[in-house]
Amino acid sequence: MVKPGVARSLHHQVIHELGRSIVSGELAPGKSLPRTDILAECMNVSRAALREAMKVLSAKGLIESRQKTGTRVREEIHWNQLDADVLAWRCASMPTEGFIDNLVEMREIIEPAAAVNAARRRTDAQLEAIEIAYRAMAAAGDIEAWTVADMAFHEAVLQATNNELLTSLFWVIETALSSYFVLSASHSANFRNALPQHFKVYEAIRRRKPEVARQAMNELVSDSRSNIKSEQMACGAAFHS
Amino acid sequence: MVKPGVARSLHHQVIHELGRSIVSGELAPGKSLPRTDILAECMNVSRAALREAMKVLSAKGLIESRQKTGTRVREEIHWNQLDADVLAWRCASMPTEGFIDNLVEMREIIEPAAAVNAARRRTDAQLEAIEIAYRAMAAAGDIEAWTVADMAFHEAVLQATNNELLTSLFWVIETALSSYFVLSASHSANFRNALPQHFKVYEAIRRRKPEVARQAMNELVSDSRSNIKSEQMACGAAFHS
DNA sequence: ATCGATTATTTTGTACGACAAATATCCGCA
DNA sequence: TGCGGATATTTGTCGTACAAAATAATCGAT
Repeated sequence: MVKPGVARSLHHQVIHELGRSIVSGELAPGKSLPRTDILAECMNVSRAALREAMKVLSAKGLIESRQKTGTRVREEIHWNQLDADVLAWRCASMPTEGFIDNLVEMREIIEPAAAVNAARRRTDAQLEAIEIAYRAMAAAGDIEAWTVADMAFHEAVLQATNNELLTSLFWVIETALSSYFVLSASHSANFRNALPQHFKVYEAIRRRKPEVARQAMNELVSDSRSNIKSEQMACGAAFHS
Repeated sequence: MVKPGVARSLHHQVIHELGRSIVSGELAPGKSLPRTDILAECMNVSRAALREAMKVLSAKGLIESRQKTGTRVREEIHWNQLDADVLAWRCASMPTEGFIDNLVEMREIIEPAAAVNAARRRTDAQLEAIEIAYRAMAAAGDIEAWTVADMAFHEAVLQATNNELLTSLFWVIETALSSYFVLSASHSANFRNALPQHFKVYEAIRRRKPEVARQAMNELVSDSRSNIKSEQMACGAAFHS
């Protein structure tokens, strides 16, 4: 997961091609892939390049190779659901709306928890990073600048938790979500509505009040959820027109 | 991440060897690896096998290869922290106690959130699975049986959230944690103390009371944390004796 | 005729060697 | 001194050949 969209090296292309096919359900679990030499010829790559791609997919839990038996697609249970590529392939393949809900749900779990820990353990430097991001939000004139600053704010809060795992999870989820909502034009008029709520979060973290921070962040992501919901409905309406 | 410990195929061995070296800090970020042919000879494998391993490590975000420049270890920020292998390597390499705290913290975030969603969305079949696990805990005579049933209980709760991402995250964290605490002999006398608390969780999920479930699960993992803390201290004491 | 061990076959795993592509470095030139 | 192209170095890709493993078939013995 380096360059989204089009891959540059050959085996990257193969990884994406096969990965997308599997995650989208085109290649159903349990199904056997052709022999490596056949498949390689079929995709116009060498067996070596194909194998390199298959090792990666294997590491992501998507396929399993055994001698004589061949290579087969593994059950969804074994997939590395939190892998950035797997998530991206899911997002790219018209997922069920339930999956998007799951993503949103993850954010709603992560962010308040992050606010708690940031309020507990933030350093002064980390607080300053949050404050800078907040000021950038307050100063933002258009929605572009505001989106960037908003992202920086949430990133700074996550950083302040001093928990790499939580930060990593946040990025994975956020990247997946951002592939849906380009968070641009829509409600460009009232984008500043969330500013006071952000201040509450900042203030709670500054004053080292974990529970206050949790509550503030909770309201923030809840508002965000309802925004997404309405946006989703609008999008769906446009889609079916 | 299929077989923990010793790998069977050659490139699996290479993956583990290099992965462990990197995550443990033996190979510092920014450092360049030898040329592929040199490194291959050095490890007594073919260049093809080495490359397959490197592609996997590259997919995990541990290394980055570019033509002419060579291959170098990437900054910790880019690592897939939630990858099962990366976590396992971390756990295996005498991690800082802060990292274990991070793992525990993740569990404390995940489980109460899972209880909430289980209480909201569980099906009758999922509730039954939780009940069966609870009864197995109640009937457990020794700590072995209790540990198995306990795991089944928590797994059932996670399943009841109907959120694959959350379930996947739970497994990753739990697997990493279990590599530390073999949860065996210690406090074998009072292992049943947590039973009533588990019942509260079950009951809240049965009655579809999200907030009650959260609170109950919260207390459960808090107790677990203090147990781990004491165990850790005992372990550390034994270690320095 | 059935069971068991042995052999055959198929598929991935590993190895080696050669060339293509990219790119940092160096050198010559204006 | 600055610039552009030649050059060298390193990964990327390819083809072939053989090894290892695991299933399927075969043969023999009871």
